[in-house]
Amino acid sequence: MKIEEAIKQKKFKTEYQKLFINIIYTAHWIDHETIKTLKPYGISPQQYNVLRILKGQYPKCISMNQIIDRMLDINSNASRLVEKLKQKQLVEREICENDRRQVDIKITENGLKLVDMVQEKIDELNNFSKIISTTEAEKFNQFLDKIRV
Amino acid sequence: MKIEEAIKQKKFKTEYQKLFINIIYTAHWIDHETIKTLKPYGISPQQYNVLRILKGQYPKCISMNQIIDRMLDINSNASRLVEKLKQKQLVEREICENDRRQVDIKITENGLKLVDMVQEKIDELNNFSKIISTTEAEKFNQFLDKIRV
DNA sequence: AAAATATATATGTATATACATTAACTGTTA
DNA sequence: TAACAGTTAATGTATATACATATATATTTT
Repeated sequence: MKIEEAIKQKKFKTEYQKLFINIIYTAHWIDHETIKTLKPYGISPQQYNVLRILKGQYPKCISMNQIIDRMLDINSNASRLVEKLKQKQLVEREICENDRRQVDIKITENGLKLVDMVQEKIDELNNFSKIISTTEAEKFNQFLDKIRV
Repeated sequence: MKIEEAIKQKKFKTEYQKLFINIIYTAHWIDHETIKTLKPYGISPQQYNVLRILKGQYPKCISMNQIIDRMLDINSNASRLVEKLKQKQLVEREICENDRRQVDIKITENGLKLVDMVQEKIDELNNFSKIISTTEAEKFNQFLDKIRV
């Protein structure tokens, strides 16, 4: 559906303004789709994001700071997210002996299983191969990288 | 900055997955920039979005339902947002006499002034003319429109 | 080594969001 | 016209987020 219909706005100042708004609108749309996909598994998109990061490091641990560095949402409260995941026994957390300020966080077997189950469904959302070519996707990636000054 | 550096992830399964993640990450980035821009004016991005919608209708009123239809975030609680804006005297709200279930909402003079002041600064965020051509922006818009099934 | 500074994480708090439910009103149908 | 269904908006509640502050530990400076 065209963005004009989606938000019932016929005109935009420029094609650039339209693109700006389209990016925001589409990201919200993606977020809602992701929420729906994850709901049966009892986790939020942010929690999924943390699990994916932890899976990427498995079987190594990773510190809270490193998680924050890798997260899609710059401002999210990693500490509380990890606490939620721990309550669900999807991650383990222990104080780092070399630097007692730090905590070492690691995904559990349960966590790994959950990510594996979910990942497939999430990846369906990004199967753009029928819509654009790899070359175009590359261009779009370059563009997005450039607008974040 | 490249998305690989931004979230410290070297590899992606496909260029499409990278694009998917890039869209989410960039939208969050935009959101944070917008929050910073709006902060001095005491409103949130969602509240700004409502004000812009109302400005587009000015001097006509618009119902709560119509606001929801036009919002960028599908699930936002327009009713409470409008209440916040009313408290700041940026909008007026009154029950529609033709259909007493409905409310007519209208931006105030103060609201209009605020949007005018802010709009300029927000629009700086979407000045992509140095990064891509209008034709390319059109292509991206078409792509985004297509991924929202 | 004590004091000051820096770093890693956690917590407090106000506000926002997701989602279900409720309340008020309108329109339709039996 | 009474009962029912449909629509519009508001509210309740649990959870999430933004942002400031606190706590614990490590490092640097004097």
